Amino acid sequence: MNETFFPVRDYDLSATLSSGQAFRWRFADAAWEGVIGEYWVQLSQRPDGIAARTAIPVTDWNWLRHYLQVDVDLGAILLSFPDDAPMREAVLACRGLRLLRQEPWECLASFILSSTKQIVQIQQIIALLCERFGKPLIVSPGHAPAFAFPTAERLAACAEADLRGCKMGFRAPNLLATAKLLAAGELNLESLRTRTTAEARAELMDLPGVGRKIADCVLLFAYGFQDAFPVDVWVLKALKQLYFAKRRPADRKLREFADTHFGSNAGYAQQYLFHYMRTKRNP
DNA sequence: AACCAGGACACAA
DNA sequence: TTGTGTCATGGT
Repeated sequence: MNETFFPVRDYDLSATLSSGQAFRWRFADAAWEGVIGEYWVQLSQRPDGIAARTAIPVTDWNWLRHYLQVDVDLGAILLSFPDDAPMREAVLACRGLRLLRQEPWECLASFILSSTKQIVQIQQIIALLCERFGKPLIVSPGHAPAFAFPTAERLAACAEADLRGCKMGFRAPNLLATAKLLAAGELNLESLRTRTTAEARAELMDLPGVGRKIADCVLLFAYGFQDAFPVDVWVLKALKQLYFAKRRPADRKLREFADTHFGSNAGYAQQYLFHYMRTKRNP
């Protein structure tokens, strides 16, 4: 079949797909269209779960179940958050927000392209990259063309100018160098799955263009290391504004605070703070 | 029209 | 160790 349904409650598809963890989903005709691996996928929010449709027949849907993380016990995760006013606010505002489990290479490449870019621009860069260098995919009749995310090997074969042509600016040499390292087998992204968070983080930070923040995004969004806590300008703003409105601690101190304050599901808490700050209106 | 965006990096002090 | 300039592009 090319359709399925995942019964799940407390899953806000729109919040999840638009919260800056994945960049290839677009909303059209009351549904979300995107690409996972080599499947074109259409997802629809239902009162009692998520409906999914592909362009070609699928016999085993576990890859999609895994990507969407429909089996995680969100209630238990929310209960593990610190019981303070900021987190209660964020949880109330973002009920149903989830973390996806993405493919490591696409996630890594995407976040190399994310530095000091707004989410809309990241989406634009990645769309260009995929349509120029990604494999064309079969799409349901009447829908926009779709492409797989280009492999590291394919990007490694590009000239820097080809990548700059996708509007990624100074990020081009970083993406190219990382693609070449992976294509050459210098690092196997699959091997990080069995490592500790710190070990996997160190390996990722060895790659050009990957610092602590981008490494933590990949650890959290691709590998599911729940203790990874990416700190970007929005999360920094959340910490300052929601937790330290009076004092003005240095960023260094704020990161230390984050390291110990958010518990075993710190990564999830981070995503709630991030999305809350980005979507709430004004101050 | 300035200011800023899911930063990383080399270099200075 | 902490601070500053630089990188490229375009949204708000």
